[in-house]
Amino acid sequence: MARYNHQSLEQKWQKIWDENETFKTTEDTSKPKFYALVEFPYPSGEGLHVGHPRPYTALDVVARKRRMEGYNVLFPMGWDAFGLPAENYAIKTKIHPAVVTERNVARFKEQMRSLGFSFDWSREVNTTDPNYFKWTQWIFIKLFEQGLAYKKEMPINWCPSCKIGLANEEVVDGSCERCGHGVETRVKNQWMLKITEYAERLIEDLDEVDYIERVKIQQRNWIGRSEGADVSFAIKDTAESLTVFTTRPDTLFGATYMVISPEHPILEKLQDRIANLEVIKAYQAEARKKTEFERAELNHEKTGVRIEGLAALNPVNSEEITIWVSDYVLMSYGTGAIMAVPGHDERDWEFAKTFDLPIIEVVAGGDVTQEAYTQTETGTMVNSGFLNGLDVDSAKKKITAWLEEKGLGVPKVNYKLRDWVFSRQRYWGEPIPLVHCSDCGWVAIPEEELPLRLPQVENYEPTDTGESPLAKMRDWVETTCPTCGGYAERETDTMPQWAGSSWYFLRYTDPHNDQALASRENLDYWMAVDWYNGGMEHTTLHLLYSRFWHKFLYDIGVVPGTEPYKKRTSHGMILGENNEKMSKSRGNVVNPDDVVKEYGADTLRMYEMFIGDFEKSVPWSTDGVRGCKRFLDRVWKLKDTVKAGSAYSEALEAKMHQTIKKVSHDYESLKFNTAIAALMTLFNEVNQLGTINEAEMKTFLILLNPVAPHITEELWQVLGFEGMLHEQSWPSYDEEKTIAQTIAIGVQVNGKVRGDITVNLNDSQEAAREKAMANDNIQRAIAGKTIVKEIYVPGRIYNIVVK
RNA sequence: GCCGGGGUGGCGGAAUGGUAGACGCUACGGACUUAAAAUCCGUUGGGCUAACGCCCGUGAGGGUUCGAGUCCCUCCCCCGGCACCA
Repeated sequence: MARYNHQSLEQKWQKIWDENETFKTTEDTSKPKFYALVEFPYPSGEGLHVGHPRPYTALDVVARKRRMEGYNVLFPMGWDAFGLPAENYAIKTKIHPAVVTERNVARFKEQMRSLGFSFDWSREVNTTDPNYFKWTQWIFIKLFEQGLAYKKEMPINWCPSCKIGLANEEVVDGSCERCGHGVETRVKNQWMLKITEYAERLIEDLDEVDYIERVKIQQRNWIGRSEGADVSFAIKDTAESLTVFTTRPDTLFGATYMVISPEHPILEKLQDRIANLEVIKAYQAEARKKTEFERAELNHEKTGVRIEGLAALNPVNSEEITIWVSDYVLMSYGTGAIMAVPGHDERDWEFAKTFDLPIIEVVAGGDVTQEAYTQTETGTMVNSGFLNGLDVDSAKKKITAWLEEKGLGVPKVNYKLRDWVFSRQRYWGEPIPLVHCSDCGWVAIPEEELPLRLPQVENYEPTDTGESPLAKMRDWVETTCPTCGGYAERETDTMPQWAGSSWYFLRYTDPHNDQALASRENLDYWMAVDWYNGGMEHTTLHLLYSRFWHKFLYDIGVVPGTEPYKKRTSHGMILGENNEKMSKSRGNVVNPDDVVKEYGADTLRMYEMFIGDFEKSVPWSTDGVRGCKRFLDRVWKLKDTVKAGSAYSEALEAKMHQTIKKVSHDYESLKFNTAIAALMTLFNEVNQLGTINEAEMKTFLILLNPVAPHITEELWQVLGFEGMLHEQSWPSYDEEKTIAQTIAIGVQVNGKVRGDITVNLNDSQEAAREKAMANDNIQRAIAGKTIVKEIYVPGRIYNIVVK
């Protein structure tokens, strides 16, 4: 009896799959297609850690199952290889990032191969490959041509450690998402993408896709849609007016003052009329000094200055109200000005209390002298002229119509989502394919000149002034304007890492196409992605960005549908054995290579699927790995007990059908742990019986194959079964046969289990009762009591209610 | 503060309103061995009992039900997202 030698056996099958191109995908339209996608990694210098294989194995299981179900499956892998680590390494070692990247990719690929994933490696993509980023640049040019890419001088989030600007999405709790350093505000000239123009569709189309709910919620949250009205307040004795956005136009009669942001342009415009200009300027300077970090702190004590010399007129009653400047009003949201309704807004209430401003109650129901009353469900309008007596909803409608009629306001929808800061002042990214000409302005380079490659530089060091290392490459920078032929300079900022990943799933459908990012035929056949699994951390970054790009590509007729992914799921993190996040500094990193070597790829895969709820974080356990190895060892030994038989034996028939059903369903619903548990249960039963026949063994091997593809394929061969395992059909089950004919059920007395009986499924209640009553324990429990009621749920429970 | 998701043995975790703790790990006992490892067999929520059994038990407290981990109400705690967003 040969031992289970995982090392030789796994290598053997990986070689066979490789040589036979077993998992190579073609556009075979005779079969239904299934596009399974996992997020492609950044090939870091550290190599894979055991967290990576979790989602890969999960979708590999689904992909392998789908193939056996007759689908044409696309399950690709690639490299999101632009990014800071390779560049920082280049700064230190002077080795070109491309060289480092290549090395890292080779390592990652070897590690992935050793895990036996059924990726179609012929479709591998790499975002740093000029043949790839040519199309990233092409998409950027299209965005630019459609007016969706623009350069703007504006305050952005600046990470002084990474020395790059960050998109809003990359700032977490006031710190850089990548390195954790505190983020500062810097005014910079930046390329921006108008994702805000797609805000409404990005929310609305979530209804069409099958994403886990928390992803949808987070995206909606992030986009932050709110409905209200823009209302115009005239500034007394001037031709100017201040427009505010409010979600509570119903409270207009309670607006007792206005507040504008320190950056509001009216301050500049009307500075001649402002009596306390010096004080205002000092306040502005103070506000500017506040870093993001200071703002993130919950120090919400209200500060502000009254603008002397200006007053506004409330449009509903022409009452004169004061105007204030305060940093609690943000220039970047709404109009940068608000009407303050201290009676019904907590921030305004605090501000009013701080500066002793009038508070008027306009919605009855609370006590506005104590706190702002923000309830909108109940409450009636008071002190509000023609709105008096209405509920909040009706009042909103009435006032909005009134404002519109008078030309004082319009209904408005606002979003928290900001445009996407798209410039990075770094070397290792896609060059932005634009030149600046003093006559023609910003001009896209002609399509024939794509890809625009990175020049060789000597120093990768970014500058503190925020200029890209490319700026020093004068040979590269200086060029001619494609429009007028005059002198022009190239843009020296590069694209952020999120660029290449915003469309990579399209490239997989046709990765070698040099005429288009992918052929329309292939896009029509493969898109949309049927199942995309990835990390929650990408919900408001990659996932949102790529949905935006995809919608844009749809609008310009490049892709067939509006949404790139039909289904999105997410995996939990794998923590170190000490329950902390795995990291080098914590010294708790488990290297998959070691696990593969000692226990095998099948064991690693199986353990990662068995470890716990797929969607939750879970600590690694070496003992748990051993348990899975033990199981596979036992499965291996099973081969010596297999007996002839072309149909399930009577003893196992129901169990076989139950297991097929359970495993088939569980693989589809991310419940890999319970699928494996069901296989273990079946195995234990077989072990008890001491025998298994060929029909049962075949089914067992097929069900286990997606999780442990090597050992099952080997056993299939060793047992002399026909063909190769991966060519078999997924087993089917008969619902009727999943139901065991005889079953033990509990007998309860007053809801407490007092014993159990074995019943036949089609036993009548009479028959079941006879058995229940014959049970000594039941006899004792009901002795001397009166039976009030009996409930019999066939196959479940027999409950006797006594008094 | 708002919005999600949770709270079940020593641990990871199972349970269409129907025998709570499947499956795995750990621990303990036994077999095998000169011995250990590996392997195999058994026990493993707590308490009481010589035993048959009985009582308690799914964050806390109420409720609905013949029956609640599951449904309803109140509260506590943990994790994640958003957060001076008008």
